[in-house]
Amino acid sequence: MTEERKPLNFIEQIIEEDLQNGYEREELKFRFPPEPNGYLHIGHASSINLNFGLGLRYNAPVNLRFDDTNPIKEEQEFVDAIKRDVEWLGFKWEKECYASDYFQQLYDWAVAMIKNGDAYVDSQASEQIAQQKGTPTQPGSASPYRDRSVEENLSLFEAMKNGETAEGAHVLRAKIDMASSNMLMRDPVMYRTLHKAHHRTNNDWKIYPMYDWAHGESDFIESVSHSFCTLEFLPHRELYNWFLEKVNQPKQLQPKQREFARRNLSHTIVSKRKLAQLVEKKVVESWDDPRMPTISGLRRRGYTANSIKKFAETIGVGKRENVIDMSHLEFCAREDLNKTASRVMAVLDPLKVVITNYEEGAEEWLEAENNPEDETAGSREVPFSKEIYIEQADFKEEANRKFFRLTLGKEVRLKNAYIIKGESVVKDDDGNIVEVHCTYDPKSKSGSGTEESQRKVKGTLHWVSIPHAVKAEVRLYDRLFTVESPDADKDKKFIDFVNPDSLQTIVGYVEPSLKNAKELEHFQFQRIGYFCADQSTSLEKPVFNRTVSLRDSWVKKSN
RNA sequence: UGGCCUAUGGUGUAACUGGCAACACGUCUGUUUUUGGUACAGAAGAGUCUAGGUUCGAGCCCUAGUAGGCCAACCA
Repeated sequence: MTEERKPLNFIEQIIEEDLQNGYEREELKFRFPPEPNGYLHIGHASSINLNFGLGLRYNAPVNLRFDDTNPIKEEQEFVDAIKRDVEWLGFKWEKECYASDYFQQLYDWAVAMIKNGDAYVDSQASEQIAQQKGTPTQPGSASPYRDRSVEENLSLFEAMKNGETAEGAHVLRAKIDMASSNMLMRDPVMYRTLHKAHHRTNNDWKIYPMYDWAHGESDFIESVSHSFCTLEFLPHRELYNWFLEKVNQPKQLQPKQREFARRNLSHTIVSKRKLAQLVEKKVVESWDDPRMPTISGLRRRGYTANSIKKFAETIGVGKRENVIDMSHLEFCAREDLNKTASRVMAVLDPLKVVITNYEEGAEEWLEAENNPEDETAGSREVPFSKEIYIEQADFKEEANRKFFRLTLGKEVRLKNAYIIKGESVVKDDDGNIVEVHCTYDPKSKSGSGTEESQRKVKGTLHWVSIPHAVKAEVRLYDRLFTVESPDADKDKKFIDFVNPDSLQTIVGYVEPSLKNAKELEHFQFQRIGYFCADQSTSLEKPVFNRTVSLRDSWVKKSN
């Protein structure tokens, strides 16, 4: 038995090393810590997949922790949406945690730090404090309040806590090193005063901990062993450890922060702040607009949880700048949908075809396979009649032999039906083709087994019977931005690169079975692409969103 | 003028304690096909940012450059 060694990513290597250097397997614990200030996006999917994937791999618990230390930006709506998205992706968290649950503990620790001379209340304006921080190349200078007595610090901090001081009047700062080459170590702010209701603690607190003070300590409280975050937090690591050393008196397992590169997707943006702008400025309808790279947008667009997880898995984790091409995400969608989506027929740009030798008023129901990739998917019946729609693009009056579709004098197969031959066209006064007249070979019915039905014709077209056709709203989505990296331009803003044609809404004709499509049900409109019933779909008015088109080597060649 | 991080085909990742660069996407060819889809077979495409060094041997180690990124919010 050869053990196939799947290469480990650098995060897994860190864990393997720790395991060899004394960590117990049972001590492993991870967390996914979003701030509830927006919706989760494809970048978070990577982080979710990393943390929960590690949990699965090592059979270790993973907490879902809301990093809710800033009441100004956070809302319950986002908490709910985040939970929904993580669940939909198919992950189970061990505990649902909130940094706000630790406010009292954090406060007590802060008091202890003041007593130990590790923290002090600074009563300067924020501009003043900023100025004293110095610059990356010049050391900072001490605040005049840096050496306040413990008693004074204690009483001021308590006054802050009780809401007796104005917002901005005082902050609590850690006393570290104003000359550190790491700006974050120059006496970072631990608490600010905010007279603002919090979505969970309401008005209980008037002071709120800063990220650096809350995050590592939350990890510690939950006994998280490995705390993974994005690269921009790398300089925070030193502070993370400094705080933990102050708190971790009886030597317990100390959480370890490590950083990985955030994932960027081409032709879109992955920044909650900017995504929020798209919603606010009505560039898109909502956070779950199918053009958004949010988890909820992708879901509504028709991406499956599996395809998103597969995407996250195949791109892996790294530490360098990256822009992943959208085609990779699209591949993951097609790969999954190919195996699972029912094949149906829909005509999006109709051209009327009359089968002249087919009996007037007759109809027949033909058997159609639901999914050639899945034998258990069964079949259904689709109605056929004398008048049908095919795609405009599937007919040309005259064409070269590379054109495998309908043309005068040539035969094509109607999918699941008969072989037809183009005979003549009917044009309007302007010379536009309004009808194509064809004849069919009655013995060529699909699946009939006759010699005629076995004939090889080069092209196969999808179609819809006109008297049975159901009108449907079809939303064709394209990339949201016209350039690969909308937020990389020095002069222009990302919003200037919005693709004006990112949404095209049309009326299409679909086979009658689609009337009953359920919200989020996936289909392959044969020869066109994958579509998903929108949440607004109904019996009277079916609505479909295009997830992604089918791969099309013909388009490429003809261009 | 500082500190830290990163550098491998077009893109994203691999290459275990150094042993003649692999996988996926994308691109291009064919075969099969009642989807110009899928599946299958195959091809092109990097010699690993540069320059030195250590070594029998370097993408991996060392040194110095270069390029990009991060750091001066009472945001996370």
